[in-house]
Amino acid sequence: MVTRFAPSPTGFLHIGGARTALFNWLYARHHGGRVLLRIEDTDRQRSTQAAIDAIIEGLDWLGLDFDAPPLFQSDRAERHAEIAWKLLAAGHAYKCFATPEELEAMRAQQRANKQPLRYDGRWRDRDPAEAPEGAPFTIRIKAPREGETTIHDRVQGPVTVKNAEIDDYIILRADGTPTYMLAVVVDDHDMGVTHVIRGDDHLNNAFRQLPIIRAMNAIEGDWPDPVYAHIPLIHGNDGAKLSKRHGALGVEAYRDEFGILPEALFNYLLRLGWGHGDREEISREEAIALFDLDGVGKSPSRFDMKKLENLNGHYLRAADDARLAALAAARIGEEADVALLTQAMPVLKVRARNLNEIVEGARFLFARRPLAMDAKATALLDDEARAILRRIVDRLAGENDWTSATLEATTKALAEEWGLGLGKLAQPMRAALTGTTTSPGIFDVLVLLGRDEALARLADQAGTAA
RNA sequence: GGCCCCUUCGUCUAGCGGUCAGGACGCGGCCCUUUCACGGCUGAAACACGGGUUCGAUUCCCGUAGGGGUCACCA
Repeated sequence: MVTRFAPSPTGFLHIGGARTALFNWLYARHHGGRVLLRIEDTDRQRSTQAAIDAIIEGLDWLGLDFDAPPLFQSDRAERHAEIAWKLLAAGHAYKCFATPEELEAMRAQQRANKQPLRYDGRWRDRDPAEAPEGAPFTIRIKAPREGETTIHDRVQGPVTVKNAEIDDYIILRADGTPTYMLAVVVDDHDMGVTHVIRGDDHLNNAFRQLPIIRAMNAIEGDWPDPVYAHIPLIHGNDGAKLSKRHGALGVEAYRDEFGILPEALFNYLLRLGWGHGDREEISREEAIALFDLDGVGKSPSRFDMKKLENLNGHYLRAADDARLAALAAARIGEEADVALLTQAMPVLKVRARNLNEIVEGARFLFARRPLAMDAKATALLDDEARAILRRIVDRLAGENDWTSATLEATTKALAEEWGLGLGKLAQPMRAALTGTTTSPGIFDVLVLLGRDEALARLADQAGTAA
């Protein structure tokens, strides 16, 4: 079996496209088939190389690989046209000499009469000889008019449409170029695509594409109906189709702006529209083992950033420290110390939901003395707190075994000796060491900063020289 | 407007005739605790509505309402 992902490169790889790609990829991987990538760049006005790059990069980032180099639809115009002429020759298509203006007038009339908007077949049975000599024409598919067509969609179930609803649409333009409807069908056939998994905004298109497939099958044979699976769209928070206007973002925005890990987005997208019992955290391998079209729901879903971030937090905690350190360092810039970040990562990542929060949490590591105190830290450091800091510095200065366990033992002993709660010592220390009132465990902070730097920072706020 | 699709907590979902309608995110409380998180426990929170079918409907059928998609010489 063969599936395909066929984006049109008019923008980045948005979240909906990414999920369609994911489902196609998973389905093929699960069933031991192949997934192919086709760039539908026949709209040369809107297609850009930048978009093509962004899409390929986004897919790659998500770890979705394809079993052949991408196919560019624009390279295949000749082949598409060849099929159009073949359909024409066999009587499954016909020339239409109606001008765009004429067609627009027809639609206006239909609108005025509250009739369905569709080509009325005015050239379907007319003799081409009636057309003016050398007049431009398009080629239209001759779609069946009687009866009805039923698609047994793997997600939507059986869907039936009366053939009278499907008009004779254009397959080859007056300039000889193929339309999307033709190109898709021909490419899917030539690529050996057996399963068409795409957004359900294409459900209606399936009924339009089938006439071409069936006509070609009648002519040549070996043009079987594909298996269709139209997956519900992802909606924005307002419930409408996700589009650029609705703040649909490219996957790179999730990576760069929001600091999301690819495995988290992979997992989140998988669970959006697909479920498997109670399972929430699902690895790539498990996803391949578990995924099938049966688990795909029929109703549209909404994108929930909160849940994505929660999942991302899980993956952050499970991620390799050196890897996260490198990602964080790239965001911090010059002053970042990857080795130190790696060392700090275990305590940094448990309290972050995205890379931005890791960077935020790591800030104290690279701050320069004397540290700026934020409002809460300033409020905390009253005379009493500073007095306590002075006594702590005195005692810690004599500490030679600068390890978390020892520092904790020493500090707790001090607290007990002075009859104070540990918080009375820890909070002022935290403020002095980080400039804030929230941070990793204070003994971890002490060790991460190192003896000299830690003591100096404490002394800065104690108001004494170290 | 025509056609097509959809409808379980706010959100993602489990359910496939008989369940205290389950889980996750988010929200509240408690515990853990030097702060913030993590983690654990716990609470509030849903079958859109109306008819059928059936001993029995969240589940099957038909309507209604609401939402979405689609109707180009775009893809």
